[in-house]
Order: sequence, then C-alpha cells, then structure tokens
Amino acid sequence: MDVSHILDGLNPAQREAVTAPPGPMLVLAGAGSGKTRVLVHRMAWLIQVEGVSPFSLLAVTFTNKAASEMRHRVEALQQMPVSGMWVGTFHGLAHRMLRTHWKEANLPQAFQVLDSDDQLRMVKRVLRTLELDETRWIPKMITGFINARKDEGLRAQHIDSGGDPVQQQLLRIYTAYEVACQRAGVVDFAELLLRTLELLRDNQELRAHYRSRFRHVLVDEFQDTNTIQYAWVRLLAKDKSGQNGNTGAHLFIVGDDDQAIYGWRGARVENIHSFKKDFPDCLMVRLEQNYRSTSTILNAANALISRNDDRLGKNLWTQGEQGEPIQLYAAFNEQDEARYVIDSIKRWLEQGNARSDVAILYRSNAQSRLFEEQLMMDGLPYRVYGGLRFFERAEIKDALAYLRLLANRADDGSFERVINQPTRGIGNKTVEQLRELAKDMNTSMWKAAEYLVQQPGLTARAGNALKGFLQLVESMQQTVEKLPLHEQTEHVIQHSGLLTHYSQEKGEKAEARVENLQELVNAARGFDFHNSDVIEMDMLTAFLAHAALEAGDAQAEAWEDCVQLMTLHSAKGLEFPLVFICGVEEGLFPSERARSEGGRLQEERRLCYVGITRARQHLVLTYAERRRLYGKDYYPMPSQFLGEIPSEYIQDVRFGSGKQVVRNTGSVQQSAGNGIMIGQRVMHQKFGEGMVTNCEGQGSHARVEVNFRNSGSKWLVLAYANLQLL
DNA sequence: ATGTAGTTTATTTTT
DNA sequence: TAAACTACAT
Repeated sequence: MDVSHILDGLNPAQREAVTAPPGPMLVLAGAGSGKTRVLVHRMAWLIQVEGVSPFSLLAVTFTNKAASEMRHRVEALQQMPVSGMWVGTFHGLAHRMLRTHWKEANLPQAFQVLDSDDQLRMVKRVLRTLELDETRWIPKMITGFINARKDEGLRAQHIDSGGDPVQQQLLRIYTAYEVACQRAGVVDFAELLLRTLELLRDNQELRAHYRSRFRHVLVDEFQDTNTIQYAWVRLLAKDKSGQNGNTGAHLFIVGDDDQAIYGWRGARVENIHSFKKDFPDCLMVRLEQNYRSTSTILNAANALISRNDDRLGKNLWTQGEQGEPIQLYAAFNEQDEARYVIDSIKRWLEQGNARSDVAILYRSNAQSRLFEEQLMMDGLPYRVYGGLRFFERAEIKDALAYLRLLANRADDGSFERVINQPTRGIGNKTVEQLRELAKDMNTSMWKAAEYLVQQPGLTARAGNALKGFLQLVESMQQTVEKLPLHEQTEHVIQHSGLLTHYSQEKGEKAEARVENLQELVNAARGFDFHNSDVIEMDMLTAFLAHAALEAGDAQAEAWEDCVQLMTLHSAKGLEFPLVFICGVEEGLFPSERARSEGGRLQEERRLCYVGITRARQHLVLTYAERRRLYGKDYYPMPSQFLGEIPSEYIQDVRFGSGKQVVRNTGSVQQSAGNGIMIGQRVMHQKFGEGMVTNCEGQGSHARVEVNFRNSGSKWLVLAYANLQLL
C-alpha cells in the first residue's frame, strides 16, 4: 500500500508518532513542532493503513476551532468526508452522549445547556430562595466553588465539610443549586462532563458499548485536561489488567507541559505525569524540531523555560535561520511604550508587510487601551480579541431565552429573563410572588404563573399582564411549532416585542443590537445540524445547544488585514511573523498575584514561553519604567523573565539600535548590572562624589541608590545617570 | 423604569 | 484612574 501521502514531509519523530503500534502513546509536542499535523496524520494512518474504521475513532480537543480544523484536515488528507468519526471538544462530546442517553442520565429530553452567565443567574436565584446575603455569599465565588468541585468529580454529598460552617453553607448552596438545575432541566458546563462520567461509570452496558466502539482515542492539548476529563479518558482506555475484557481504546495523547497555562481554572499539568504512571508501557515521542521561529527566538525560549522544575524536558531546535536578536525596549511610561510599538509597526508595514502579521500581546486586557488609542491616531485598523461573543450578548440571550422557554417551560432561568423583557408591566413584586409560589408548590415558575392567574390574589393590572405573557408564549409556540428554525427565530424576536424594544432604544449600541437580532435569524438559517448519528434532538434544541457550547466569534465584521491585539493566553496556538510582548514588568508579568502566591511563578514563566514562541521572525519585548495603574504611579522593575533570557539574544534598543546590554542575572541585592556593586564609589556630574548604597533591577535600566557626600541619598536610573566609577 | 450619585474594584477564559 | 456596579430617588 502506498502510504507516502501520509508520511511524506514528516520528520523522523513525527513519523514515529504517526506510525506507532497500537498502545498508549504520549507525544510531547513543542510549540510549532507540527502537533496538529501529527494528530491528523495519525488518524489518516489508522484509517488507511491499520484499517481502523473511522467509526471507532474518537478525537478530543479543547476548543471548537481546534476540533473543526482537525476534522477538515483529516478529510482533506482522506480526500473525502469521514463519517462516523467523533471529533469534538470534551463538552461537545459529553453533550452528545447525554442527548443520546438522556433517559439513562436522568435528564429531560429537552434539557438545555447553561453558559457561565446563565449559571451565575441560577446561583443568584438559588441564593435568593435560600435567603442568603449576596454580599456574604458572593455569587461568583459560589459558581467558582461549584465548578471547581465538579471539575474534581465531586458532588455535594461526597464532600465532608469537616464541621466548618462556611463549608457547610457552601455545600448547602451546592445541593440547592443541583436540585434547581435538575428541576429546570438545565445542565452547566461542568455538569456535562460530570454527568457523562457518572453515566459511563455507573452504567455497565453503556460503558461496554463505548469501550468496544472506540478503539482509538486521541487527545489534543492534554496538559489542559482537568481531573474529570482525564478520568473520562481513562474510562474509555484499554487497561493492562484486562478486567474489561479486550475492550477499551488505545490512547494517543498529545500535549506540552511547558505550555500549561490554565492551571488557575482547574487544568492539571500533572495529568501528563500521571499518564506515564497510569500507562507504564506507554511510548513517548518528543517533537522538538520547530518549523516556526528563528533559532534566536527558540534559544531564548529554551533558556527561559529551563528554569522551571518538574518538566518532562524538551529542547526546541530549528534548521532555519538564526534571525535577528530579540529587541528590548525600555519605555519611559506606558504611553511611550505604545508609541514605540506602533511606530515600529508602521516601519514594518512600510516594508510591504501585512497588518495581520503583527500581534501585540499583553498580560491583561486593560493594557490594550493605550495601544488602541495609538493605533486609532495613526489610522491603523486593528482587532482586539476577547470581549463578549455573539451568543453571549444580552439581546441574543433574550431571544434565546424565549426560544428556550418554548422548548422547555420548566426553564425558570429563561422564564425570569424574559417575563418582563421587554417591559410589559410585570414588576418585581409579581415575579417575587411567582418565585415564592413555585417554591411552595415545588414546581416551575411557569406552572406557578398558570396557577396564579386563576387565583384572586393579583391586582387586575398585574394579573392581566401575567396572563398576557403566558398567552404570548403559548401562541408563539403554536404558530412556530411547524416552522423552519429561522422562521421560528424571526417570529419570536418579532412577536416577543424584543425587536421593537431594541429599535426604540437610542444610540449606536441599540442599532448594533437590532443588527445582532437580525443576524441571529441568519445564524439560524445557516445552522445545519446533520442528524447523522442516533441523537434524539430537534432543530431548535440543537441550535440552542450550539449557542451555549459554541458562543461564536466576538464580532461579525471582517477583520482581515488588522493588527492583532490579544492577551498572552489567547495567543496560544497562534503564530505571527512579528510579535510584541508588552508590559514585561514585575507585578504585571509576572502578575502581582503570581509573585505573591507561592508556586504560581512557573505558570507565568510558561505563559512567557508561550508568548515568545508565537514569534516567527521578529520578537520585541517592551516594558515601562513608570506605569500608571489604578490611579497611582508605579516604578516597576523589569520582569525577572528578561533576566532569564541570555543577553546574547537580546538587543537593547532604547537609544537606537546597536547597543548591547550587559545583563547581570546575579542577586539584585548586590549588583545592578554593568558591574556596579553596592559599595562602589561613583562620581556624578551634578551631585558630585558618592557611594552606591542600594540597587534594584537588572541591566542598563537598573536603579541604584547613591549616597552623595553633599546632596544626600538619591535613586538614579543607571542608563541616564551617567555615573563615573571611581 | 430610569437616571444619578456614590461605591467598589481592578489577571488570565473556554466550554 | 476609570469602569462597572449599587442604591436610591424620581
């Protein structure tokens, strides 16, 4: 059989991974080493050479983007659509299983998925029914608590409060939240995973079914898996003991422990170490040849990351060019930083380069503002990543809430969201009454409302308003039932009054909202859900699930040919010929929190590693010597990460090009770079003779405290102080 | 219901 | 500092 189209162009390590015999496999894939390529070719290899049916392949990723890219690339290599293969995110696949086995999972058929905003609202409502103070039990912290527990696979009943009253209360809330979700027929993100895990764990028949179906499970970005995701993968894996007969999948795990940057949201790099222990016979391949960056950039990245402990170890190399040194610009302040960055971009663009080939990376979103202002002044189009995504916008969520209510009357969250949106004279009082009643009757607010309108109790006005709402939903349901999805959507935004409501609002924002609502109809029209497998899901339910699981892009506009602005986190997986990493200062990057909380520096360093390895040809690092933050001036030290990059790869461009910095990586307590030590006697043009009594920072922008014989103690920036050594 | 004055808060984010 | 949120009055 001719396998050249699968193996041609692969390097030996990639080839080894792609052609590996069945069995547990760990691929340590460095940045830019062709990771996706290996995954895709492995799948093609399994199908075409090993004769594995696509039906028995399962590939898991973290983002929808990665999943669809993978699917497309496999199909391209296959030169035909591959059906039966499961490719998706952990959440998407879990959702799929729950849809198929909703009965076994103890869910209503029309169950809905809560996004994080829905979840927060749900928690707030639970707190209200428990009559707890929101300032004491902060909703955000509660969702954090619940999600963290679920991500660890823990239900409230599994957790021992240890008698701690706070813990007890949290567990009480957790339990009440669970009950509320179950009754409303809604499932949050973490629940998708936990429910599926429990389903497979407790239902021997289903477990056996999937274990015999999936012969190969491939996992991307394994360093980002959390406890429950790894447990899920293990449940499907062939185990050595043979307890489960000859069923179970061969695992093909791809990851990079050096790029683990999501520990703060429950990802466990340790899983990558556990994998070696759990599957002792696993093979390990390192992909270290990099096809992206210059050797200068790679060397800098290697040197930096080598400071971390407990690495599996990896050294990126390239056959490519050495490239230019990394530029380091010490800005006077954040304005100067932005000015320098945008000026550099303009120069680079004048050489005929594309705007979309430039990325400005920063640690926190707030940093984008100054760059935006400067870009605006220079008339350069730009795109800022992040912000609200399409399906997360208020007007869209309103419309979806109506649709959800049509699909599932028990969905109290949606009920509350739209009962008075647009305003129809149903005030807080009535809603409060409904909430109480629903609680007492142990039923949904919808049912409570149906009951309440039959009773006296309400004022005529409130009663009529409520009746009107109930009738509105019922009549929408009736007209819409047999219509195609986009007409359902259109009908709902029209007749709910949402469209009128938003078109009456003034301002640019309102215009955008109306456009978004119209765009929602288009999205519904374009939504194609192929009921290829046996999933009992109607179009509407599928669309609503899609909205929750795939929140869409942040903006609909075309933004090719824009300068790209994003956080270091969102840059993961991307690459650009020219990269700026800005605000490389202690307190910003690494962040103050990471500095003060022990053990979090390593993840910051990995983040820096991720940032550096985004650059193909040119990398520019900048920091400000003065930064205004929260209304106060700070004089931060340059980031310690700068000192961890060997100076030979760095060119300081503060005073034009060509000046090489002598960087001192020793203790800053004693030495401030350029060999100036505490105790050094110096001469200053103006202040005269003095002695260095203190210093901080490294390199030419370190500051020294000099005690002058005649004019007292002063802090001076070495680079400008022009001190003469005595 | 909506605007205003006062208060709080200020990593990172996908599903 | 400034945005986002809250409480309160209209």
